[in-house]
Amino acid sequence: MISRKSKYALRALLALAQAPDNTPLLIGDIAEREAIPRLFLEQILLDLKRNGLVVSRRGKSGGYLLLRRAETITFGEVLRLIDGPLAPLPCLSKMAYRRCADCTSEQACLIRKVFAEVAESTRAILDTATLADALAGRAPLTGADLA
Amino acid sequence: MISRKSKYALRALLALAQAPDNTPLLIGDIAEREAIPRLFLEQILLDLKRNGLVVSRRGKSGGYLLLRRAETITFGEVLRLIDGPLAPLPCLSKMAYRRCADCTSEQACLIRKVFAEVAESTRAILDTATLADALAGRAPLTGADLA
DNA sequence: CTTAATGTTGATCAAATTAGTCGTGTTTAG
DNA sequence: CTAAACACGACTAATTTGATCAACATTAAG
Repeated sequence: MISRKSKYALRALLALAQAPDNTPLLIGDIAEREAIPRLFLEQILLDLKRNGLVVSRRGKSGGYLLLRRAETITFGEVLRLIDGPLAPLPCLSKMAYRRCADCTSEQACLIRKVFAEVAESTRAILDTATLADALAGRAPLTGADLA
Repeated sequence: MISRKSKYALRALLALAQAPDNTPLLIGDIAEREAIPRLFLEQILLDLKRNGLVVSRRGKSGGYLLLRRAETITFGEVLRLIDGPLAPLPCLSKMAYRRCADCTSEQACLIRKVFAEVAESTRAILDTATLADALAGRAPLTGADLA
């Protein structure tokens, strides 16, 4: 399960991606439209801003704008930012590898091989699916693409 | 990330699957061999027993045995048992569907389609990979199998 | 230059989940 | 009988999740 926070982040980004160019959206409007607790959304948008996905304008007629094009923002990037590594085991994360504390040999680890397949296939999907894809309703990848 | 508990459960089951037929393994031996906290492992094995994956014998010369054949126990089954639904969103779980509280229309949900792909592909792997596969070091599924 | 609308920040909090631990059983082979 | 095993419910500590709050900084419009 992904966290609620990631889900909110993705929905907020999709809302921004749909806004007319250079029209900032208000936190409050996004919160209402997407049914996200307003104060929580503030935090999330700040995270996204610190990571260069969005920009904000302060003061009257301020709000949030998508900084990068919707075609360049993947689900994987957003999820890693909010939830941390996608991999099912720490020793399978490419971006944030950590040795499993209790594992004597990664080579010999019997469960690792199975989860490596899972990690590869979810990466293939999530690092390919962009906000633009989601807006277009396009299926991100079919099994055939993974071959 | 899967929970430590699930990882322990899988490793314990693999240990049992490797034991000579009708030789019960002691909790303590599994715990030591797999570097699992002993008291925690007791709990986990009880869960597995209640769900019919293993049996135990009490008293002197007791211990645990695999109840079903290693070919019939999938990673997916074990993970669902311990961690709950595999699906990344509650509304995508086949075994434990729950409506997303904040979602107005599942049809229109833009993030759902992407995660539906993820759900399908991880199910394809985890519901296919058995303990026997893991012992054989066999790769569970390649991308090509998903097409 | 005032003011109202907006985002900013760090702290704090409650609930749930995770990862264990403990004590006191009960069962059974020898 | 008894030592070696599993059984089981309650308990606890640490972490993560999902927020909420108060006080503040910036800006456009009038």
